[in-house]
Amino acid sequence: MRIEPHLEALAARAIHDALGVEAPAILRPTQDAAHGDYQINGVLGLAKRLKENPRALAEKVAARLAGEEAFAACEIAGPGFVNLRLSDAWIARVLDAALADRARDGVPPVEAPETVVVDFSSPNIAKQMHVGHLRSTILGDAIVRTLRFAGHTVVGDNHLGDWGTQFGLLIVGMREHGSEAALEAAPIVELERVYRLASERAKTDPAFADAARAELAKLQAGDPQNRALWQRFVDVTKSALDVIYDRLGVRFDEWLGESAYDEALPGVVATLLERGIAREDEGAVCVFFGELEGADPKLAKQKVPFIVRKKDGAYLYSTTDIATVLYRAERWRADRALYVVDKRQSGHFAQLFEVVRLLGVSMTLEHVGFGMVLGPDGSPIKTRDGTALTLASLLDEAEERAEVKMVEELGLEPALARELRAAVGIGAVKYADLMQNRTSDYTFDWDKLIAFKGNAGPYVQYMHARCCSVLRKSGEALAAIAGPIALAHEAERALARQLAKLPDVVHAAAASSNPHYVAAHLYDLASRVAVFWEHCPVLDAEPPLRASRLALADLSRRQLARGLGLLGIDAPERM
RNA sequence: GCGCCCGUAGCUCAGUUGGAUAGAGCGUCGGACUUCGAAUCCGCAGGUCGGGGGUUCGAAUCCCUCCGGGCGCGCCA
Repeated sequence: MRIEPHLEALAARAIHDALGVEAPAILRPTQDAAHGDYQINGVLGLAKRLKENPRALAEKVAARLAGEEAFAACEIAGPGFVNLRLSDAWIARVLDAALADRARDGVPPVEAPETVVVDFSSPNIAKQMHVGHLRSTILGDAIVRTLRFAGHTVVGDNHLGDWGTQFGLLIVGMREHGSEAALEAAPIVELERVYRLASERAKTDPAFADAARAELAKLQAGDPQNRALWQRFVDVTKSALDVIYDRLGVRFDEWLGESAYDEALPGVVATLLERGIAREDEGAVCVFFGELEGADPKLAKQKVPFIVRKKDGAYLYSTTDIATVLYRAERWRADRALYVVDKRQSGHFAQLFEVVRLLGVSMTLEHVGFGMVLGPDGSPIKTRDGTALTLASLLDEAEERAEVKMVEELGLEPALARELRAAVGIGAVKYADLMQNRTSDYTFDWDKLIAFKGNAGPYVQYMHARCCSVLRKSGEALAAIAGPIALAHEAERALARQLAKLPDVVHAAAASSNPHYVAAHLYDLASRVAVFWEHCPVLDAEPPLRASRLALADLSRRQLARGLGLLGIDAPERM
């Protein structure tokens, strides 16, 4: 069960019964255990409103709550807080129920499930994935997993950049600079090389740029030859992407790239023109927010138009994005769509969402932005020779470093280290990214990343493995572990309080698209498990205590594995 | 010029949307293994939350203003 809504409801009812008014309880976990486990802050604001003494009101609320079985103590403190200390017996019962709930570990599904589209990863065709794609892919995957576990219907969509200006350049570039042999041997490398050449040349060679535009127009008009070439580019890129996604353990429900919406684009522009939302300007079709009744004043002030058709008649990703929203609304009946995209694109999304709102779409659209990946010097991360670091080579290095470190620093047998290199190396990369608030820029540091101590992926994995180890040695069948849990030692009480928070943490993470809430919970949990090991022998304990401690160990194990799973990180049983 | 974001311990970062004495990790220093796994644990030190105003019972959080940094801004995605 979720603790916070339960306590919030109790508190709100107590306020109502004691004071005769409806008011938010404003329940929060305490920051300091000396203040109990949770606190009610709402009485302070209420006292202001009612012009009464806050401590006197708090006293009445506390008295009302005192009989509740959930609480060991309800005390007023400070200017008018009500501090709540949970009863050990009550927590133990909550955890007994979670222990018995093998399917969900006590995490209830949301009361109002939604259909949510998560648009993430979305690499471009003809390019290798580089570090820039790392965050969208890892974050998006974790968000998908978390929303789904929270009980929503989720459509994870890889909105590939497979349509647009770059294909004109690629087609002409392949014809003039490409090598069929190289394309055969290493397709992506060759496509990238050709694209770089072509896009450089187009800047200084107008005839070449015109040719590229002409080829793009032919492609978009359905020319069979260009279409076949395009299909080939798409196919080789997808098979390269599959390798990376497989290593990362990332799956999509859909791969609806920009090309999937091509046929809808003329209709989108026509509708915008008909509705008077867009108009022609300098040959292009644009939305000018300053000219529209009821448009967002901030967008109006910026005077930057949203261009949906270029003067040469070609469409842009703006147009595609509108068509995509309409499709998701109709095909999936989606309530929400999340765009897990670099926060630098916030301007584009602000415009897109406003245009779609003006069209009357009611779906909730949210730009789940994230910061850049920076190198140690604070600049965007590059390799030694200045090119963007590919994701594949990053994952290779992470695995290599993890394996070497496990052998050299921890003394693991080489065979075990080899077996664990992917789980630990890639898990460390993911954890380092997901533990941080996504909106801040992310400083990439190998030593911090592949760290085996402190707040790092391997630490959490290690504590999980230790839980497995103790349970293995207990000789008990996991299915037979059923408690009952009884809390006596301080380390058990601290561990139990943390375990009881998982349901609230999962729902908070799902609602706010913040996987780092889960990561923070896991680290805190792992630390408390470590302290529990220090002070509470499990295997040598006498029967009732032994059963309780085995139950705590098993619930910890399951919760660590569950939480890591929500982040897309493996939880090996031996390390 | 317009708009958005950021500034918290030496370093990397949290801070549940306004709550109590601002917290972690790393690093430094000092302790704990004949004990279910020391990849662990315990302790010490480290802060005018960039500066200054304001709002109120209460501000790292909201408003204003400076300083410093990043990013985005017509036919790329």
